[in-house]
Formats: sequence, C-alpha cells, structure tokens
Amino acid sequence: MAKIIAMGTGTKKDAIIKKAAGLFRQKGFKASSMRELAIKIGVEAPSLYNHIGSKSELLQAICFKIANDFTLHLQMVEAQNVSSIKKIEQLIRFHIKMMLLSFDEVYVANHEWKHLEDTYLGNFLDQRKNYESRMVLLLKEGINNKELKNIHPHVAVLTILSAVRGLEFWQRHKKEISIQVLEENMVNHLLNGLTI
Amino acid sequence: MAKIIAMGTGTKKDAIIKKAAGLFRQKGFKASSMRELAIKIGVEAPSLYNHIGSKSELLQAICFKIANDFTLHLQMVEAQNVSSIKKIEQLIRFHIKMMLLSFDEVYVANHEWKHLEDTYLGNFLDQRKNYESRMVLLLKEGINNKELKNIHPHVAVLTILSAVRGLEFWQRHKKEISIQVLEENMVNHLLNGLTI
DNA sequence: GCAAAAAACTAATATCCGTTAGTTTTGTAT
DNA sequence: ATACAAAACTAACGGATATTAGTTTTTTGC
Repeated sequence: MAKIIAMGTGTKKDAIIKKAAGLFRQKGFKASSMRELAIKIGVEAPSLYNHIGSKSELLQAICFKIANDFTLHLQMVEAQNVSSIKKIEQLIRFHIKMMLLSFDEVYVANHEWKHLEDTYLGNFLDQRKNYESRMVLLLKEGINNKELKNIHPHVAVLTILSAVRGLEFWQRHKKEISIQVLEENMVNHLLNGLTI
Repeated sequence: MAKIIAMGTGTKKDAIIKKAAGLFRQKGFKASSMRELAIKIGVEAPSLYNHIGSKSELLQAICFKIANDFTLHLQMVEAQNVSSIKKIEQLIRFHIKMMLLSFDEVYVANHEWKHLEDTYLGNFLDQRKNYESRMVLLLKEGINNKELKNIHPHVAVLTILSAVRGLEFWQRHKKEISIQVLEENMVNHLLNGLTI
C-alpha cells in the first residue's frame, strides 16, 4: 500500500522511531502495541519489521538519543570559561528547550527507561548518574567560589532536574504561558527563589 | 494454603492494595501481572478475586487514596490564619513527607494514573487541576501581600510541585542524605533560591 | 464438633501481543 | 521492458494476560 517514508529527509526507520516516541509517550511503552504503531504509520504491523529489529529497539533508540544529547551539551558547557552560575543557568535553559522541542522523546526517556532490556538499562542509568555527578561538581564549584549559598549540592541538583522535568505538565498550559515567560520565571525561581 | 492477611489491622483487600502499590511502582501497571502480585502475596492468582474486583480497581484505590490525602491536607492549610508563605511551606513539607512515608502509593499515583479507566481518569485529573488552582491562589495571595516576588504564580506552582515530585529519585540517595537535611534544603531552595 | 461462610485451589477461556514465514506488490536501475 | 531489491501483504504461532467457573479446603460461630 502506501510507502512509509512520506517525504523530507531521514530514513524510514527514523520515521518509525518518531511515531513510536509519540505513541509511547501517550500510552506508555508496555501499553503501546506494534499494531497501533503500524496504524499510525499506515501499514500492517509485520511490515514494520522490514525497517526495525524489535519493539525494544525503538525504546533504546529514543532513550539513548536523548541521553546523548544531554551529555554532549554538558560537555560543551563544562569546557566554557564562565562562572559556575552561568553554566548552571545554561543547563537549566537547555533542559527547558529540549523539553519543548523534543517533548515526546524526552518524556519517553524520562518515564519509560524502566522497560529497556537489562543490558541497555545499566548503560542508561550509568549515563544518568554520570550527568548528575558532573552537575553536582558544578554546584560545588559555585559554592566554593561564593557564587552560591552553602546549600547541599546534591539536593539542589535533584531540585533543579526535577523542576525542569516537570515542564512536561506545561504542555497543558501552552496557551496561557509563553515559552519566554516560562523560561525566565523558572530560571529565576530556581536561582533566586520566591521570597523578596 | 497460607492466609492472605498476615496480622495487624486492615482488611485483606488493603493488604493486596499495599502489595500492588509496590509492584506497580517497580514494574509499572501494565507490566505488572496479577500472577506476579499473587506470588508476592503467596497465593494463586484467581484467589485474589475473592477480595478485589479487578486489576483496575487496585490502581483506582491507590490513586484516589493519595489524591484524597493531598486534597484534605490542602483544605486544612487553607483554613489556617497564617501568612501565605507559611502555608506554601506547609504544602511543600507535606509533599516531602508523603513522598517519604507513602513512596509506592505516591509514585504510582504520579506515574500510572494514565491507565485509569476513562471515567476515573477524568475524575482524577479534575482533582489534580483543582489542587493546582488552589495552590496558585495561595501564591497570588502571597504576591499581593508583598510576601513574594512578582513571579508568574502558575509557573512557580509547576516548579514547586515538580521539585517535590522529584523526591522519588532521592530513594537512590537515602544513605547519603538524611530526611531533615533534604527537607530543609529543598524548602530553602524553593523559597529562597540558590544565589547569595 | 458441626454447619455455614470465606477463601483457597485447578482448569479453562478468550483475547491480545510481538514476531516469523512465506508470498506478492512496488520501485529502481539498466 | 526486464531483472533485482525493497517493502508491502496475509496467515499464523507461541506465549502471556485478566478473568470466570466450578470445586475443595480452611476458618469461624455456635
């Protein structure tokens, strides 16, 4: 019947992964069936296997693409010669942008990584842990430089990462709040607090 | 074989719900099977149906119990005659306590509500929305009273709720960080920020 | 101790799932 | 036009799932 790849660039596999991200986000990995995915693409389920190896492979592709994006960005920020506070601000803004530009993928990486196969699961969690640790280092640096209060850096990282992750709920309020307002408010809140 | 209810108070159904919360948190609702749950309880799967109506009912019980706890607490706080900032602080501390004391249940309510049946799903989301709105009102009150900066109250609520929800990750760092340190740091961060 | 009720068990059903096998259609390069 | 490759299709399989029916065991109240 119809060809999978509609137009533009990117392989057919990429098109499937993109649709899978949308489906997995909406229904969850386990509750998403290959038959459903096939319908979304306009094809019978077995036809998908001409392009992909397995359902699991789709989840892997999504999770590791996102993990890689964040790791690469962190590397770039670390190499800069600016204040710790500027570095942290950049990380926050990048998280916000990623959540807005690659919502489905980030959401899936955040929520469905549990269902990665064991070997990939370990790898994924290691990458997360590593990212977190390096972010703690940045916070410690800021505390030592007296740029930041003497807070518990690990808790602060937890708070920041959780807050930006929560932007997934912002999708509900898209119409009421612009990206700019959102970004400035959240950065300001996380860095400077609520109190006067 | 063995009887389901081991000891102490609470009906047999309660015992099943409690174990279900643990299983659903660990594996996710869809990936959790009634057979697995039965094993955890030490019984054959069909025996569960002497005490519960369906798998879905378990999820409903968990989600609405938690939603109710939060709504009741909010009601109590609203009725108090204290500053807005004190009220918000109480909410934050309650979220932290709930996350630590009823981890499985809160986690499931936060992550698995998607799989509620349609009629319950709407009800659940309404309750969440209502909670959020009333929290926004508290923030607005604080801004009007000049207790708080002139931030966007909706974004601030989003940030706070996301940050406390992120305490689920704290389970990984239980040994390194005490509850008290965690609570004081997070409250301070969310209210007063990181910068000096 | 005995009857009634509660709760366990075994067996089975219908449904859905990811995936494979084998075949046919479609697209492409000469 | 034709041969080859890519990608679609249909049919089907083996396994897992929630749940029901029917039966037996266990507990409880007197």
